[in-house]
Amino acid sequence: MRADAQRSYDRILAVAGDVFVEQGTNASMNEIAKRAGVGAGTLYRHFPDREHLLDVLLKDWVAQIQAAVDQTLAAGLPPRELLITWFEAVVRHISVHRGGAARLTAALGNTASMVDKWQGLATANQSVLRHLEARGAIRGGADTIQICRLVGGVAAVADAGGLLRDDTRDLLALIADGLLVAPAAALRCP
Amino acid sequence: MRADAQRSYDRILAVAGDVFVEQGTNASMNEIAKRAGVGAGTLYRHFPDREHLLDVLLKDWVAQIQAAVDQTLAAGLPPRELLITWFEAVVRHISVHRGGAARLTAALGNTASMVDKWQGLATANQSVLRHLEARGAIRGGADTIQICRLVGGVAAVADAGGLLRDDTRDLLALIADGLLVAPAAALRCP
DNA sequence: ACCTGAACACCGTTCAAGT
DNA sequence: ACCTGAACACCGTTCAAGT
Repeated sequence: MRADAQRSYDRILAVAGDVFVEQGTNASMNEIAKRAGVGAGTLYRHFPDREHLLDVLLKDWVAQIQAAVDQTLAAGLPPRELLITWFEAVVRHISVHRGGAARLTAALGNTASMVDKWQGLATANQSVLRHLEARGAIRGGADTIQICRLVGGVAAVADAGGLLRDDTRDLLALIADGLLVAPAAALRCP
Repeated sequence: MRADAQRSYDRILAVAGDVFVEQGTNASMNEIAKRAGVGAGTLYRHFPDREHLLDVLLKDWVAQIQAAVDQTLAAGLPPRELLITWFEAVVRHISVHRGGAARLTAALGNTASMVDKWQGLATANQSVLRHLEARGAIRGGADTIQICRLVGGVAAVADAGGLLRDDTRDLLALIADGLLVAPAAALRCP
């Protein structure tokens, strides 16, 4: 890639990130080009359409998730808190620009397209699950993709509905309780 | 309302329902007007913008939920199956046009706007919960709105990601297990 | 090879002119 | 009172002309 091309590419990506956070996923492409100081044609030379632009941005964000999972595991929390904290990290990471959560969750498990985009999320989630399984803290029957879908659904709802942090946390806690052997609320055992 | 106005109104609503199901929530307004056999101005006279059109359509669909709840309760299913069947009915009802689930779920609990749109859904869900509570089948701690949000999140994901019926059911089962006193999978009791 | 920006097709929305 | 449809502003996308 020639130096000027690289420069255009980087500027477009940086500006697009800002604009999508500000105005949502439907922001004007022409404005992105203008703000990046490039012609409209340059934008389309590097990113054939809006989808490509969003995909590249989202891939960046999802890559950061692996760092988040290590950090979460190292905190040494009890199972329920660990799970909820991890879910919150996921929601935060995939909600970086409005509409992003819905987009990523829609691609989840879709082997045909953009495998690597959600693969990172799935493996990160997997390692949290394994950690909890090793401690016998989790019931069987739910696989990683399903859990990612549920959490992604919460992220999409929180994103679209402008949910408060506490409300989002409550939803994630409900999911966590469905997965754990010993949920917070008392169980009536025979 | 004059007779010709009523006629325009009805035709627009009917055609819009079809077009939104076919092409999703972003379908062209001009095409809706053309297919309905009215001028563009007539469409905007009755529905100031796309939101109004979608709101009226969604309200219609949500109204049908009350019928669904009565039918579900009358089936006499055991708690887990009842809950899952009900959740499936909700997903089916709020997913009538692409993007509809996300839209409704975003408005959920938002007292400022469109209260009556989701109110019907919330009260219907409430009556299912009460039915299960009376049988001691449900753990405390989750209120109606939260559950509607979770189910709405699943609906949005299923809608956007083109999930199969069985995959959707699995997600709803996970939510149900989080709510029930005695989930399907074996619990290890002390 | 890469960039520019005018140009094209299309879309949401408006409004003067009609009945 | 209601409807029509040309018109306007805007947007995604393309492409001939430049360096």
